[in-house]
Amino acid sequence: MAKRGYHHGNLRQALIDAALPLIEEKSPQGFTLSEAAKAAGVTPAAVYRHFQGREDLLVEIAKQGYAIFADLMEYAYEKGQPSALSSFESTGRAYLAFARKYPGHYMAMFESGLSLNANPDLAREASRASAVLERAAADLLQDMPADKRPPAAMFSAHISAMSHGVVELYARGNPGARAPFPPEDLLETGIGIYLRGLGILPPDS
Amino acid sequence: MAKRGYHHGNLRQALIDAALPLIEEKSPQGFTLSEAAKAAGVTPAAVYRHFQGREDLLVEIAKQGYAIFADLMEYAYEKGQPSALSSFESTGRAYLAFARKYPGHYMAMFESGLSLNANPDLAREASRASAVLERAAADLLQDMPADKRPPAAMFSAHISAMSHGVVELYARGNPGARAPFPPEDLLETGIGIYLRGLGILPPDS
DNA sequence: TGTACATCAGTGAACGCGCGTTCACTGATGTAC
DNA sequence: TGTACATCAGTGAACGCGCGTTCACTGATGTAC
Repeated sequence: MAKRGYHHGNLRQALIDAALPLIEEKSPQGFTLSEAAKAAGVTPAAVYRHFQGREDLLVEIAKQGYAIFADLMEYAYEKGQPSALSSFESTGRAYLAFARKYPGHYMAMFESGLSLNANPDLAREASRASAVLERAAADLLQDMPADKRPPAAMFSAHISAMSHGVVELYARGNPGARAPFPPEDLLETGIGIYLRGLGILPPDS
Repeated sequence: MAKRGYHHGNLRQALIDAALPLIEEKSPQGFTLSEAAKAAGVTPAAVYRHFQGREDLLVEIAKQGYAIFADLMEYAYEKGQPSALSSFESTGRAYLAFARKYPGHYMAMFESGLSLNANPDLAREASRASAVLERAAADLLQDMPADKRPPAAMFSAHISAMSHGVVELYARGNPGARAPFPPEDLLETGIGIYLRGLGILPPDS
């Protein structure tokens, strides 16, 4: 499982590392097994010693992405403790930081069209990540009067949607570089306004 | 420009109509000129009488998508008048309704990686659409004290991000059908909370 | 330490495939007289 | 109304290409004695 000093050393991970910039550049649908193999300095056929095929490689990348993502979110959550608010804000920042630092993983996770229920490992890591956000949301809601509390799942879905939307529309050089504001600011102000709407932050500007 | 009773009638539009479900099914990067031609009952070479090539067809679809989108948004805006709030909410609903009704167009517009500044026509239609949202946002902000007003561009970027995020994460059968709430409800409640945060809606639940 | 052997990661050639695009053509449609 | 001609939308064959995948192989690495 760990590195064994074979011919290449650790081709499995080298292939993943080689695929990531290709995914980033050409999208998860556009990247190519052959190119990834070539970039790793290896024949396309060698890939089949480590993966069942193209899709399996993509699944593994998404899986690693979710794992990193979940770890970052958990770390951010804990770093923000014991304040529910600072934990929450910390996870929000971690979301965008992950998207920025691991764009290839992010694309494999959210833009590849991979089915989560088709792969249990993938589903497990994905729900680990979303569980952190949901926990951070639930913590925050604790301070609210019970009758005005939205469901934690809805709360965290709102935050996920806003975060993902900011990433897709404003954090990519992609569409037309029409970013009126830095994405970090956009997300922070957006979530700030949203939290004021819930009464979690004071109404002052 | 209009239909002329040639061999096919109106192959240009027929090709677009044939490409849309393919884009929907296989993504803008995954759809194929040849398949679209075949679906339209025509040889791949025939496509070149109407488009410069695969990418040109995709651009045309995105262009039509932005045009429909802008029209819908404008209509929704006007339908909501003279109330700034109802105009705004109307455009919000129109966003999601468009994504639902024209998924192929939506994907060509927002998931194709087409560069807006590479195609002026595309950029024009796209900014027509975002101008409506920005106007609806600016109208709403009029009622706020000037010193607490966020920039209209930021406001509308928040709304775009939340809307797009809801579409991508919760309005597609795509990832794992993990939709805790109907997307319409998710978007409406999310925007509602956001508007309360701005003080545009009363703080009551 | 040295030799014989087993393992198995990566090779290189080959496959069938569908792609986007080109080209000379053909034959239905529209037009002029 | 009928005929001759021009137009040009769509055909069909062909191209070169890179793809994902398979297979028998080979030769470096690790192991047993």
